[in-house]
Amino acid sequence: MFQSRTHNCGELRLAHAGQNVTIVGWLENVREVGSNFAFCVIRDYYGTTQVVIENEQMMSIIKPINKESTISVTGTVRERESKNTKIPTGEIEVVPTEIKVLGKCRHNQLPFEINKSKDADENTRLKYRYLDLRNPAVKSNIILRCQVVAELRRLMTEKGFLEITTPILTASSPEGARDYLVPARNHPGKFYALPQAPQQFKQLLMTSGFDRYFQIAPCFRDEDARADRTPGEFYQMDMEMAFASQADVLSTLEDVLVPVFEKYGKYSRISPAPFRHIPFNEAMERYGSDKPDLRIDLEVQDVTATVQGCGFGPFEGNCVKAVVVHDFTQARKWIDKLLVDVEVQTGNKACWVKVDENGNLAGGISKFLTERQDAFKEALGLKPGSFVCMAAGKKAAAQKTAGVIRTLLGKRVPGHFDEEQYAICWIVDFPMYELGEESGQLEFCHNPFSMPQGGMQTLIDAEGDMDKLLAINADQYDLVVNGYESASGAVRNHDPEIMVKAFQMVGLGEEDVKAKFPAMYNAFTYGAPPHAGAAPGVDRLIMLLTGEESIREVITFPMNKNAQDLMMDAPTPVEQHQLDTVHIALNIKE
RNA sequence: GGCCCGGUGGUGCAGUCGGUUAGCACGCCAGCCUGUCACGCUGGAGGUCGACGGUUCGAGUCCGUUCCGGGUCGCCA
Repeated sequence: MFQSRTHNCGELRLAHAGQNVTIVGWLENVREVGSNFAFCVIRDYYGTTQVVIENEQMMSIIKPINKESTISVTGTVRERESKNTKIPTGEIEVVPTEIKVLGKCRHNQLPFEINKSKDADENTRLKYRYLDLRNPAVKSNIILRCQVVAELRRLMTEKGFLEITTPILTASSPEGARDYLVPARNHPGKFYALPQAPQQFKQLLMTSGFDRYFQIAPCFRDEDARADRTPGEFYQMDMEMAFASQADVLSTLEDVLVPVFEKYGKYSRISPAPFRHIPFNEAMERYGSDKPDLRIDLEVQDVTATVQGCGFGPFEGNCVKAVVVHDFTQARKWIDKLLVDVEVQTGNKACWVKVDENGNLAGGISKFLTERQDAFKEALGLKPGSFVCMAAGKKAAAQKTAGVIRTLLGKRVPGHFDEEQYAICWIVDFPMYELGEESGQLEFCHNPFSMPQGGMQTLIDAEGDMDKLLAINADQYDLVVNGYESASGAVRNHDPEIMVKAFQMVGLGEEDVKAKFPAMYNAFTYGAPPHAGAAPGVDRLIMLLTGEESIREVITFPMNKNAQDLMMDAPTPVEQHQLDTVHIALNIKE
């Protein structure tokens, strides 16, 4: 029969000396230091404890046990002869009278060493995630995640928010990402979809008068992965407030997130609330990104006017953005690496020029600029030793490329990156509409649920005037932390007439609104409160708090880049009868 | 789907200009060691160098194709 532990592996201290105890855990290591003398390390969730073997009988028991087996050790706590100050239990050891194997590890060669699992091949880690998670350094991220989620719930509840769960099986939504579809057995040819976000449900809750809602909500999107984006599913702390303005939402999130960063963050320096507001257009112009890393002190400058007609092909007729670093000493090879990395990350080429010790432009594309070098140097405030990296293209592309240049230069040239802090800002005033890259037509910039600033009148004034339409902003906002988009939200459009008008601008009509968002459109005709909300991404928040660069490090059972669960072997084929039940015939193209 | 990087014993990595027995660390096995704690010492096992094809007297190394993984663009709040 299993005898319960009397203590865990993290709690025994000198004060316990002389007590008879039972501890249980994984056999982490055995150090033999004599013929019948050895030290074993037992590890459980709480810590590690040393067990000392000092006779032939115990040695014969411990010797055949593979590492990572679970064992139970009963014995006496004793003060160590030589103490280890590095671990909390380092002053004592357990002298066993009985050692039992609870769960034998049948493998004497593990796929990786538990304590070094973070270095192992990621495929192997994911396949053996249950072993990977035995590593305290891996486990700690998951523990922190649990604590942060509990804290978020506590703080939101304290502020009067109700946690309400919303359906996982719901209707496919025509906007945004690809849906995960679930065939409906009782409705041949019809499908449920997993929610991309509880967006419409939370807005319906507002019209029902729940006033303040939140949810640690799973969201499903069938899109490709990135280092900071898991494929398939992720979690948001979705929230919404009725009769609330943008300012109400921002201050609520500041109240909730600052304490979380303070308590659980890796860095102690945090931007004080209220966080700086940066309008979208200004962010694009100065940082070349709508999620600028404000720990970097460089900014993007515009040199379009100065370089027009210089003869360098890519500049002609294009917008040209520059990032300047003074006192630049890096070698040509370093610059080449920079240009390659910029191209990999943006798909666009960058070019460069330096100012030599005599104050003349040199290197890179300098020969195109020598004639006008004084104006060029004046415009950018250059001096001997300055380095200029430039990107050209249509405005948005040039800005975006310059933004990547800014980030790479900032992080690689010493003295421009103040890393150990949380630099937080709100990006506000996102445009309501944009021109579609392919279609050339007006499209919603983000989601169509946002209220245009100025409401109906703005839409009426701008109707038919493309420039005016493109200049309309929405009360839409992103929370940006160290260059990561960490939350996104908006003041919603709660007026069905303004909704219809907003849709008319992109060539859709009342019928389209009703067809795409029937529940919301109808609900809003019965008296809807003005409302606003946001959704911080839980996974990214944990990434920021732990300092991890891969989102897979903060997810308990992550999928790989190709949306496969290597441990469970998902997705898998299913039996023909299962397909028949849901009326699915496969049509797989080569 | 495009581009970039990678794939070498169980794990992590090195491998020069194409050259003879593919190195190192950790792990594993055996032996030694009574105060280790990243224990130490001695010895040992373990590799079709992702796969296929080509160039060559000779390929881990060069070329082509392909598979797998990561990053990135497209995509995505």
